[in-house]
Amino acid sequence: MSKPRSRRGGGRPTIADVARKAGVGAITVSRALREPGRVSEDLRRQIQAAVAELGYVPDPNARALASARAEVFGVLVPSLTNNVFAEVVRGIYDSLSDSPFRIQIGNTHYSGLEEERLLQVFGSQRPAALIVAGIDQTPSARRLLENAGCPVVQVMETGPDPVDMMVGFSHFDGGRTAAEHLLEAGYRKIGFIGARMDPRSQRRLAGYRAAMEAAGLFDQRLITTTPVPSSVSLGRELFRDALAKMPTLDGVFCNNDDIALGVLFECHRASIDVPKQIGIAGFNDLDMMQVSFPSITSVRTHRYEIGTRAVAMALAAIAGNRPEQRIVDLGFELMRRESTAR
Amino acid sequence: MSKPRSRRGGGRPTIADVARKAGVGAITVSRALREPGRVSEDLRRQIQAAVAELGYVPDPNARALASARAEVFGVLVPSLTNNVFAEVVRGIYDSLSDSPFRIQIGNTHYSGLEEERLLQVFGSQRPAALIVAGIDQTPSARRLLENAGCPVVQVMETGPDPVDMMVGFSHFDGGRTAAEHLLEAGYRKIGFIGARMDPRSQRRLAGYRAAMEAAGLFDQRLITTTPVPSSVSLGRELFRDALAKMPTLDGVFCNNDDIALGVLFECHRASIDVPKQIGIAGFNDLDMMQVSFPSITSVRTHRYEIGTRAVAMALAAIAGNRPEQRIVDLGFELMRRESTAR
DNA sequence: CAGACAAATGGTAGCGCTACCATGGAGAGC
DNA sequence: GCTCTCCATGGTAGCGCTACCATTTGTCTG
Repeated sequence: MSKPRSRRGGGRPTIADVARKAGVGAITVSRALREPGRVSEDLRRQIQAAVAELGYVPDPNARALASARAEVFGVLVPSLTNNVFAEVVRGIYDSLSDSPFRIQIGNTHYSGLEEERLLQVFGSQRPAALIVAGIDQTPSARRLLENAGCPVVQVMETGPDPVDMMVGFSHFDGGRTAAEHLLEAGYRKIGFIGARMDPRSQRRLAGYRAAMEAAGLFDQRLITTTPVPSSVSLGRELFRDALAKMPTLDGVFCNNDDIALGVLFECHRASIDVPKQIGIAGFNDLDMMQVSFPSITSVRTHRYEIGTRAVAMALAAIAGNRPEQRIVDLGFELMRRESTAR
Repeated sequence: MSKPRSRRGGGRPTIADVARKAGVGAITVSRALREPGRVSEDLRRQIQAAVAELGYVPDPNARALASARAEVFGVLVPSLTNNVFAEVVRGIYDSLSDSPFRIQIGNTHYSGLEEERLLQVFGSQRPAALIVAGIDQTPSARRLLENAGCPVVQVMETGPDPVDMMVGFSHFDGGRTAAEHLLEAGYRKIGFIGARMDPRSQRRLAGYRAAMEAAGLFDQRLITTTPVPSSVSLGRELFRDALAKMPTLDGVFCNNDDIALGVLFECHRASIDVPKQIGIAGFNDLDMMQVSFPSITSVRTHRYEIGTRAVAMALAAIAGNRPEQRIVDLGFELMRRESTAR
């Protein structure tokens, strides 16, 4: 009885304070903030003034509790430092920066189990939407997604069986396109070099293989992979391994651009002429690919757009008009450059 | 009266369900989950069983509301894609992955105003701790940090006047060390090339300038900078500008490694011998610096450790034993490589 | 063996907000 | 004039959890 108010709260103004100051009911303040159209202009102005004067900021936790829905987008990616996912995440952030939605990122470390665990944690918050990288969820992760009770967007690649919605492109086609390009350019002994062979890399490899088999040039010994995380220095090492295994190699399609750059550097170091002796193609088309000497052919992917598009679809679904096109293929673009211009 | 329970909640089990099943009070369940030591082993086991059977996951929103404290670390960085911050964030994630704390990242886009806005938003959630990049907060952002009511760690650099705690290193010293190294190696006309000249880059520039002035070799025309975001291709362009302005340039200290790589590529392209004609030094020591041909001298910074250390300090402060050393200087290391070995 | 005290457990009352259902008054239709 | 709708607003009752204060039991002290 002694301290009827703000016993535990840090003394921050609450919606009741605003209501009192504006001379209206708390619920009207709540409405004025969330659905301004439903409150008369007079009151809306008074309320805005009271909010500004008190410096009132709604408590998202109380909001989430009362409405059984948090204004949070859950985002699950396998890596925080891999530029590819960083770009997707940046697209998500930029698209959401002016909305009331917060973002919660989970790092799965390329682990299905970790993904399940994070999905469990995220689910407990009743997020407004979930964006997850990849389409290879474990059965139980998939069940969690299906029962999340919110829009779900799988990003980075497309596939036949979306949980809900999808934005990405075909890694298989990307891999095949790169390999076909190398073949057209006249290379014959084209190796595949890949680190951190996640499911997307596996599909790029499958695409490469399809192209090589179609040309009657496939050979298991052309493939050099490792589960170790990708890096430029690893690219160099893998290339040396590949060359040791198959000295007549005349081209390489790399899993990603870091690897490709490592290959290029090793060629410099070993005085291997690119593109005359060896042709190099990468994947993702990082900025540096066009600047390197020689510039490196790469498959450009639209990572930032994947992020923005995923958010747009989720937002539409939240608003009630789920896009009729549930699978969006953003494609890719082969950037032909000096490294494959024989 | 018709539906006394779970009117709004999605039917998820609540703490009351667990309590009923375990035959105990709700508060005991709460305690068993948060402070197991305070509950007898018998009950703890029963409760654990009930939790497992029901698949109960505590609602973090209700928790935050009731305890006036969310189990959230707020993290503010200027960029999501810049590898430097991505590494720090990765350190933070890894250190927190086994804790109950969630992470909320804000992207300030190098804007003080945006930082203020995000601090406002984060503050409304009563985070358990705040980690912010840099020491150049606006006065009002600083006030928000001081009144946040939780541990605050400023990361990336050290300075004289922490809001609370600090982990980083001296960018000024880093810049000076790199410049001094170039001088010792015999370079004289050493340019400074920098993109996105944020406060940390400014201090590196100041360090470079101090070294050059001490040697009596400073010249304003040696400096080429731009506020444009950094990239490898920009490094190439800036280097061409620098060379046009000062054709007798015989060395460059680059703001960061992306720029340095761009410079190296341009040297390849223009048949400028590195390190004979031009010496190159970068900053941060990304993996590729040691692989490039020639390998590039760079100032290695401990970004991942900055993240882990910041979390450790915040966690200690939350636990009540604030570290006596409030400013932690993790230093840096000059990696001498071929690009400056004249 | 009373009294003090700690340890283990539970009841009650909110945290700040919104869903749900009233309420009152303005306008529409007969 | 009267009912009927619709709109703007408000009251009440929680959302799921924990802080605070009992209450009970067991254990130690003198």
